[in-house]
Amino acid sequence: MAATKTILRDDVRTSILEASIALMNEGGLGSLSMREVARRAGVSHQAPYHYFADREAILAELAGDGFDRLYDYMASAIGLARPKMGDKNRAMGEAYIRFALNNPEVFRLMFRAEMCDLSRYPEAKLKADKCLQLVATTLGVNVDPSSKDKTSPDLAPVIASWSIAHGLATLMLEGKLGEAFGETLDQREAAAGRIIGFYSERLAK
Amino acid sequence: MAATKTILRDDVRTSILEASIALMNEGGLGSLSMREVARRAGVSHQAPYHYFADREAILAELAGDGFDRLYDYMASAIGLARPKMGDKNRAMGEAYIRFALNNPEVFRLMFRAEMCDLSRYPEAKLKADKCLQLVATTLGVNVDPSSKDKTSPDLAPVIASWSIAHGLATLMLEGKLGEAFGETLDQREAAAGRIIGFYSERLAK
DNA sequence: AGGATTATCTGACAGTGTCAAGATAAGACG
DNA sequence: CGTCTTATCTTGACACTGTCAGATAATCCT
Repeated sequence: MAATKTILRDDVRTSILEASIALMNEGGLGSLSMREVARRAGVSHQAPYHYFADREAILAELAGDGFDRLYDYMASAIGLARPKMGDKNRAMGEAYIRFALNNPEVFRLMFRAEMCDLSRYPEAKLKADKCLQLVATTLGVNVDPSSKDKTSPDLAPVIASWSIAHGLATLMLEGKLGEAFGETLDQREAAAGRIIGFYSERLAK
Repeated sequence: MAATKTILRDDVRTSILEASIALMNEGGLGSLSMREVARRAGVSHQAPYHYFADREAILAELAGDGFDRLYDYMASAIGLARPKMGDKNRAMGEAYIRFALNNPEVFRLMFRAEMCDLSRYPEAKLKADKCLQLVATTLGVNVDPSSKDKTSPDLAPVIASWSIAHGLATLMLEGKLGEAFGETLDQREAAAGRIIGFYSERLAK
């Protein structure tokens, strides 16, 4: 019956995705190969092509999941923060960085154009846009993602906030700030929070 | 004689590097393969290994050159700016982004840990540190790169400034801000300048 | 039961990085 | 001059990759 078929189909598909996630987290995106994924999922090296057009399609799916999780990180942080805008801004930035530090490989994947061209994967793109929307509305700005003018004064604080969180996350992730920022994840998160706070204070005027 | 030998040696080495740069700029880092480099340089597929231990060693050399050029971009921008700290900060950030937009592939290379582990290539690392030094001293902070404490209040503005420039550069480069930021390089640079300016005003108190 | 569709596998091809070993040539030294 | 060493570069091989094509098996529908 249809139910059984769907379950089985999802079964293989799911194990392919799980194997992909495991590989990505173990050895980085470079060691996520179609053949190794198939090996781990216990299927032939060609089976994944029945569910994903190519390697990039798998990456797009993982990236989409990543944006969903990033959204949850930020939404829950905003919910917990005091309703003052400055506090929310800081909480959101900290959540962004916490996500990046705790999910380094998927974060890289999400923000590298050559890994997966999101314009070719509308579902993943929607999830990405949802994150931007959250940032914008939290900062009290209405943004139409299809708008042609992203340089209006209204948008400057949004882009600036996003940029500082993203830049800090990236620099920490790639080790450009040295280990001196802290050994443990907690220490590094706290240090990032201090930088974000420094900026948030000045943004709030 | 020794001179001739050196010249010849540099000749092949140089053509290997030139082929690498050309490939990187044409098809991105993904299409920079040892074999294609060798093909372009007109040597056997194994010749490059005489000058570079492996693919990463070539990338490290290119990254080092990139840091040198980034330094020049920033130093010249600072020199042209009015001596006010806010102006210098803004000019430096704009130069950082201009470099990224005009040299996207080498910029990616420079800031991706898995591309080349700079700690294994001290010459390239020195050049990278020199850039950080320039940022710090321009903002009036003395930084010892080997210092253990990068979270002192003094350093917060340096990290924040670097982060916003780096984040904005990265997001633009990877197309996360959409094409709406401008079609031409000039438009995009100008838009970036506005964001950096927005931040610099508030940083300057 | 039989045809059609879906799911999966086996095999091949061109490409990769890089190890191993051979070839060539040039310089040093007696 | 002859030999020895070393730098330079080549050829060949191996294991790996992504993915196209075709064969095969399983399942569904009538």
